Amino acid sequence: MPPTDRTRAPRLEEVAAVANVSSATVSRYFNSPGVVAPATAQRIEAAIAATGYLPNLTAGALASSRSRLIAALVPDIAQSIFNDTMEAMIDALSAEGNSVILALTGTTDARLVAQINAALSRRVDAIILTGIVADAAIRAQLRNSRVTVIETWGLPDDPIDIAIGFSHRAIGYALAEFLRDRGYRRPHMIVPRSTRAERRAAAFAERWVANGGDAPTRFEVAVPSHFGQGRQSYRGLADLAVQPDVVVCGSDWIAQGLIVEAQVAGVAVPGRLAVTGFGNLRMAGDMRPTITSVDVDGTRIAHEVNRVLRLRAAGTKLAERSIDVGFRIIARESA
Amino acid sequence: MPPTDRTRAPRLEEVAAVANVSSATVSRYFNSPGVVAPATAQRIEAAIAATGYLPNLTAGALASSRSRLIAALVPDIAQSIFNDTMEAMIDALSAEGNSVILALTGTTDARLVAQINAALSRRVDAIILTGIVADAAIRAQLRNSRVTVIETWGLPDDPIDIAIGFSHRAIGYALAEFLRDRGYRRPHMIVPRSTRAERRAAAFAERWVANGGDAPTRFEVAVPSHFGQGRQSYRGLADLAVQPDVVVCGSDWIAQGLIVEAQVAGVAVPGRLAVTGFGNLRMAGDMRPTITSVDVDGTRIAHEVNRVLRLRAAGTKLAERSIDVGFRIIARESA
DNA sequence: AAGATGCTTGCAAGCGCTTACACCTCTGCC
DNA sequence: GGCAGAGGTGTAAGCGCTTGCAAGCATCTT
Repeated sequence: MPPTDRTRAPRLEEVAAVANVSSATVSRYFNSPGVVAPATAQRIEAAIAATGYLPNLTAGALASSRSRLIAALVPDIAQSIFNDTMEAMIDALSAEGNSVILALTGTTDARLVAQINAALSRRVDAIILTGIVADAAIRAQLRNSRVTVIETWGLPDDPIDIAIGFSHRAIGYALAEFLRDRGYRRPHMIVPRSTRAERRAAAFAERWVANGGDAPTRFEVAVPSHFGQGRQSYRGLADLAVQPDVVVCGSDWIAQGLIVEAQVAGVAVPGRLAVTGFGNLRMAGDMRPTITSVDVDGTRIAHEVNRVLRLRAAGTKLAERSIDVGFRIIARESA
Repeated sequence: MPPTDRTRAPRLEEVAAVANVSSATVSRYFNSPGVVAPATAQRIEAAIAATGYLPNLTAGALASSRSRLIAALVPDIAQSIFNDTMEAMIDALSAEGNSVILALTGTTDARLVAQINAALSRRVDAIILTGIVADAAIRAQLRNSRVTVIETWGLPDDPIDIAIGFSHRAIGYALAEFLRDRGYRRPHMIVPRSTRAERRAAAFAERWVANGGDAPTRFEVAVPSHFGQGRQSYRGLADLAVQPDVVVCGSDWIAQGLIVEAQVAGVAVPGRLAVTGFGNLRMAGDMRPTITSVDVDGTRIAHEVNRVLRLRAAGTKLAERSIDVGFRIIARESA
């Protein structure tokens, strides 16, 4: 048995020496467990325990050019509608032995590019984009980089590589139908200035008008959207020429803020004013009144991401470039 | 000029060939910019641009045994009070060329251990723990691992390595004084079942009683805490023998839920019932009424983390093991 | 009985960088 | 003019792992 040198971490070779095999075999034990003979595996296990060995994934990544590192790029996490999905994704990915590098892109393309380059420098196995990347140059760079790129939440017409998500347009249409069916006639929209929210809003308006309604009025708000915008938006309603009977909010936070302000003003929700949100945050089901919202299945997205990554790792060609996980309108008390 | 081989990423050596220097010099250009001659640097820059070179940080990490990878372990992100701090931390760290691996530990020690091992296998430069790790065995493992460990938010009596945060006990004391000074007499606490929240609650009760008050009543709620718990807790108040005049909530979400439910029940906040929160989320300042809360400066924590890491990287011994960034009670309308 | 086959394992050549050390060229100085 | 010292650069030996190739051996097959 080699002297237990406490100054540096044990290496594969030391484990191998203890188990009386070559380091290649120990490496196989980790990476292709089926290959080593059961008796050998047992000796290796004992040796690992004896040495307290922890694989050096950096060295492994260099040798195999597979880093098991996934970069997840997201605008922010302090107040992000993506957090549920992100959490599910991190859980799912780390369960398979990957680590997730979380990178914040903010709302500027410059930061996005910086984070993409950082991810590329790490030789990540995949870059996961959440939201929509509009800039053509960035899309081109990503496409040329040959790294797996998964766009989530949106479903672009021409994905960079693979897209897993839902159609914001379809949501806009569905909401328009839903509210018309419920008898509302004068919708007003609160639209965060993000490509995604704008797409939903445009689709909503389009369908609303197509169904014979008047073009909905709208306020725009900054991203990330938050509670305060809802309160403020409610107050803005007073200036509208025609008072809405339902407010379609770009996020559940906006909806919540709007409801609180309406209630303080003595306006019953949904009695005198109905409200819908987006994202189906946990709070939406707990609010008083509970908030009608659009649910996106983050766990499903996470599973699909995992599946795609597994197939890619195995070298399988993927059939689809777009995977639609759908959405559901959750009808609750507020509309 | 070497043929632009489109099938693999350019290596340092190719840049070196184009710039007509050795690869060691290009490496120095990246890692110790001051060392290479200005004229050489210019040639290298041109070569980098010409080849479209992106450093391979994995190889660099192996060679230098410095990964520039930081693991941030956090219970969750979907509904986490740590998110503001995490965001500031990720921003600050990536500005210095680090990447942050976000690992979710949930509420069980088993997951924590798994994530610690994963981080250790990546040979991260540091592990950042958010919250308090209570288990002695885990603390010992971490201490033996020789990796930089930064505990944030809490200030343990005996940090594993370095702690950056504030004293939950001090917050409990301060809140007790604050509410007594404001004239409240019958506080009730909503306490999330986390070591941190319990520490604040215990300190609050201790000081309250020391000041001559009756021992405060309390409800416990699961973590992560959320809006719904606030609503539910408000309803629970009815069963109390003596009705509180102020509810001290373990998070701003709980406070918000409680306020909404009180208002729906026609109870004026703070008129008939005062409320305090914790965390000073953006929403706390936007809520109606605005919520009195405890602010923790996440940006300050992030800066300190960065400073510590920089010093460690430079090999400097740190003077302090605990860095107290303090806290502030933000007095607003709700209490 | 000889060759074919399949299962395990070892050998050794990398993976793309970093860095200690040595070397060379200039300056500045006595 | 010779020498010390500083500034730049190159050489080459790793960093700790993976994996193609080949060899050894036991089991089949004909």
